[in-house]
Amino acid sequence: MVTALQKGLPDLTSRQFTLLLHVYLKDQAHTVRGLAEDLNMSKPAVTRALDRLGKYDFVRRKTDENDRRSILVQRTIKGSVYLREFGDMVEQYAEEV
Amino acid sequence: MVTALQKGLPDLTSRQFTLLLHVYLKDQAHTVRGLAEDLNMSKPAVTRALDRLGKYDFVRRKTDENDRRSILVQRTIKGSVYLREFGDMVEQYAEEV
DNA sequence: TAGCATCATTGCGATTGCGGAACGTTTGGG
DNA sequence: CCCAAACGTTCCGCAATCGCAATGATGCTA
Repeated sequence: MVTALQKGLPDLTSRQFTLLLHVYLKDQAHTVRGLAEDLNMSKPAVTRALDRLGKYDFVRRKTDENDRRSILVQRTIKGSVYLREFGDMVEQYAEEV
Repeated sequence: MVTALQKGLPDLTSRQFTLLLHVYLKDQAHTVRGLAEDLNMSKPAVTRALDRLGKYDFVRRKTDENDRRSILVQRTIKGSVYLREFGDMVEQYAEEV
């Protein structure tokens, strides 16, 4: 995380980061409601986390055409890159200590 | 982090968690000033992070007797347990996905 | 098609964290 | 014996987040 800050990568809150990880690791359809339940947080918190993550283009919203009340959270290239970089930094730090 | 939240473990901010990890992984004397430099954050942020971590008894302050202006951040049993639990949860989640 | 349930979002007030500056304490040099 | 420097903390204003409640949009059913 230190290195992430120093590199100018966005410093996400725990919940935002958790959400990001969950979307990229769990291979399933992700809605606001579902994420709120899975991650044990309120729906508004999910909505705002998606706003924040969307600003960096780490995830994208797409309305579910089968049920236009819901949205589907989609992965992006930039999100993958961010997590990849993050993983590399963790690995490097792990070797350092 | 998900599991941590569900288990009622404190949800620390990125900086707080980073600080905790740094104190437990880097084997050296830790002062406020030193942590602020190492972790690239302001001194007030370090002070407040120590307040928060201290509330849970994850770290403790101890005035440096060689230089009473400084404090030394010390590890605790509860901090070790927390990190251990956290590590186990990460491992378990890793297997799950 | 009318009405209720469900979904995501948005106000709102309260809480929390942040950085910069000011403060009190302690140290060490002149 | 001062006084400047260094240390950690506190004060202050700002920005971001949170949960709850209300809102708008969509789906479902009788």
